[in-house]
Amino acid sequence: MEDRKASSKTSAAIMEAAGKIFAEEGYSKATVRDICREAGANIAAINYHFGDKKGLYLAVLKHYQEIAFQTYPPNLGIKENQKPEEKLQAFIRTFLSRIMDDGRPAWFGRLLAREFTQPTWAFDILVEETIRPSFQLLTEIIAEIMGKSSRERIVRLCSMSIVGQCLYFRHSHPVISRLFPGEVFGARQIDELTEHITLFSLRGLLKEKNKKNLQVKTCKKR
Amino acid sequence: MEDRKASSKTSAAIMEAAGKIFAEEGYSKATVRDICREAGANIAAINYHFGDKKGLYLAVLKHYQEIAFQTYPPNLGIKENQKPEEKLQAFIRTFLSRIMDDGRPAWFGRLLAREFTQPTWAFDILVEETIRPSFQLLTEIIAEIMGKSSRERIVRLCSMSIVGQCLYFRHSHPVISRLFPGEVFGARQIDELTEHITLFSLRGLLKEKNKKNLQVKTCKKR
Amino acid sequence: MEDRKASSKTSAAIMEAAGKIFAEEGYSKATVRDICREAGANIAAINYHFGDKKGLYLAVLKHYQEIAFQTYPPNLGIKENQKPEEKLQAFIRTFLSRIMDDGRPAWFGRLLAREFTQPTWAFDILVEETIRPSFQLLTEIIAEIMGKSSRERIVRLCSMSIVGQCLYFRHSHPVISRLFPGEVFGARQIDELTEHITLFSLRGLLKEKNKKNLQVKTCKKR
Amino acid sequence: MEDRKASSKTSAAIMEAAGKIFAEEGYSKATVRDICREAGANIAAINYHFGDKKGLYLAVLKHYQEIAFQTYPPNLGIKENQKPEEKLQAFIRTFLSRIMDDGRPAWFGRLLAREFTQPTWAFDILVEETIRPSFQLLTEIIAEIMGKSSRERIVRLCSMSIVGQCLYFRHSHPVISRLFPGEVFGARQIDELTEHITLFSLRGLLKEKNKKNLQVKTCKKR
DNA sequence: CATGAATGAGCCTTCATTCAT
DNA sequence: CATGAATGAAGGCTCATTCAT
Repeated sequence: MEDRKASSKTSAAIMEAAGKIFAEEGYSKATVRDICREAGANIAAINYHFGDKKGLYLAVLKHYQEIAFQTYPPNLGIKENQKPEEKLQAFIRTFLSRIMDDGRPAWFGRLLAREFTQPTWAFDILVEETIRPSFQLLTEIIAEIMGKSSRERIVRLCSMSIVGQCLYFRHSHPVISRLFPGEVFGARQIDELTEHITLFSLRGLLKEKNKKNLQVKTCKKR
Repeated sequence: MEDRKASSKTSAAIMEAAGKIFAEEGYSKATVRDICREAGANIAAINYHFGDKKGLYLAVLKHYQEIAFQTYPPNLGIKENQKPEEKLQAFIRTFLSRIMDDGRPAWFGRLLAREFTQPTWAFDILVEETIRPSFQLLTEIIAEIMGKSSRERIVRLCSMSIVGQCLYFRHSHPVISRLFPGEVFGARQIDELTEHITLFSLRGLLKEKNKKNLQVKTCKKR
Repeated sequence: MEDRKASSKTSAAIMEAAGKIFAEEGYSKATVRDICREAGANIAAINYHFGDKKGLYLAVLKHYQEIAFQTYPPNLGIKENQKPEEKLQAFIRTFLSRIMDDGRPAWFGRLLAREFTQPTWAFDILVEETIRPSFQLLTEIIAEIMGKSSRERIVRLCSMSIVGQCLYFRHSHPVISRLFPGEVFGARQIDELTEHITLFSLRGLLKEKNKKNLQVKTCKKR
Repeated sequence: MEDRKASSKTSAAIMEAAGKIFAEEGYSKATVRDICREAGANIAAINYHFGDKKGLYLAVLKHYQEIAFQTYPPNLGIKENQKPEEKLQAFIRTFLSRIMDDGRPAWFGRLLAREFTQPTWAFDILVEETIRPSFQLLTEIIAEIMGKSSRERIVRLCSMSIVGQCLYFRHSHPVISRLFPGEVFGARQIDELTEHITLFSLRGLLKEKNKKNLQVKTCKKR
């Protein structure tokens, strides 16, 4: 039941429809009925091919994960002998592309972004197979930029700052469209966003040099 | 039915339980039955006091919004004659506090954070009454830091970068606890996070001066 | 609880509202909440003054029954020394008026008409206090017209034929307005309807004389 | 979901039970729970086979409409070369049969009679597919009897008088059984009722000839 | 007398799942 | 492999009624 290969035509149609609908609605709001209707398949087919709704979600996640990583491998455009700043830029562009792309394999990006802020039971799988490698790469780049001596915790904070920016531009549409009608931060702005986040963050990383000038009093309260 | 004040004991218990459960489960997964069980109230009480589930959610949102803004007013600790850098720090601390506090009024923070990335029909109300004023204040501070000549779009990008960082530290627990067991970015780290985000971002804002040094090759439109 | 006089102002307002709403919606679709809202009264007042919804309905029925019979007594316009044909006409006019009137005391007419075709548990009361006297009068008039020798069953059939016509013009609006847009058989056509039903029925009653000419073969089948 | 044929055994059992219960209770008082219990089916079967309660009611109406019209086509026993008086008799017999039959397909009769006086949202369908054709046929017969020169309004009044009589004998049971215990006007009296209504009405239609003799003073507008 | 608050039963609908063929 | 049919649990909501003051 678990690993029954998605071989048949029906099965493929279901995967297709499920990708689309899960991405649109999220796991819990998506219904197997809608998925089957979209796929033109019988409702019992899900049970046959994937066991149950969870099994289907898992299969979808794994399937499109592969596609997404073929299209946007974490190290896309990163070469060993590049300057770390350039590596960071490449990383950000790839990350943004993966989560903002709205082409066909984009379903994974949307699901990924969703899981980041609203994890389901499937989150563990994503962590191990997708998120950890990305974070690993990112922290290496950051450490290279900040210098090997940096404390681990600082590096992690900075990683989070960068990832947080990327994710938020992914989710920003509802708030942006209301606050600033006309503004858009979407897939077509990936270049602009890449540049902005890269520059904004690179300066943030140049800690030691400017710390003095920028120091502000902290911890007055609490 | 609409504005019936939450006056009675049952009504208060329902608000309490609803705050907790909505914050835990989100609007659509939360059930009125669970809320009533938690509140020790009859299920029809929701209809009586709040009309329906939507009315309850709205009441919860507005109620805890008030509490949250009394506890953490947007301009908390900000004085007119402060340096803008200090204003930014105060803003970030307040924003973080509001969304990360895990005391009693914390439910609003969680609901707010949830609506940011998964808006419901109630989002419009939050935008007007909560989000817009905060963004307004933030952009003013940023403009002050970057200089009045800055293009509006740039200011907005930077606002998003800052808000995105804050929100992500709010959501980070699931991913952090898996990637780096032992690390925590939570309410008790607000001081640390405030300092990190403030410094990280202040440098990011000092655009003009350092742009040359940091310039990296940006890809042509792809 | 049963006979608590409807003395207070609240109680009167409830009777008023209940009359209107029961007439509009019928017993089972009307809700005590709507009635209380309309009356500007507290929902518990119904329980206090009338026991329960049934008690209220009963009180309304009895109250407006009195009013209706003061306004349209069964023998309205009927004098002992009249020709029976004129008595019949007067009866029909009164009956039509009672059930079609849409002025204030009209609620009883609507409720009566409703009970005729969709009796509730309150029907028994109406039968004894309202319907039986009317039928009694009608059968007397008919017997007078047809001759005392007429079999009881025939008289009853004719009574039903007359009452049936009246009731149906009362209920006809939905079907008439769809079949013949523009046509109306309502309260403002009472004169016309009275004349039509009277003439149509009077001829029907002249049985013996014409029976031969009109005889058609009956009972071929079944 | 809409037109799913009532093919399965459960579906048929539900139609059966629904026919019975809708006829007994009317649309709004009937509950899907009762229907399913009666049918020995799960409550979700209604959703599966008919979409919702409305869909079920519609299906029941249409299904038994077909049966009723196969059993009692409007023109049952009417031949082109008959005398119009005989046509009228045939019409009345068929109409009475359709609404008074208490065999299996009788549910439609009851539902029809109910809709006549208490229309639901389904009434429009009945008007177009069932009521209008019947009325059409009836008015043609009447016009033939009264002469082509008759004013349309008069013909309509007479149609209503005839239909009203039929319907009322259908509804009469509650009032008859109380007023005259022992008397019954039911399905077994269709022959008798047909003869009565036919003769009663035929005379009513012979307007012109006798008008003088029967003229009664009609009140001026009051 | 009157009220706001609370109650429990019941309503229609929707869902993921499983059965039998 | 595939399907139409069936299932039980659960969801949000509405109602007449009653409690306590």
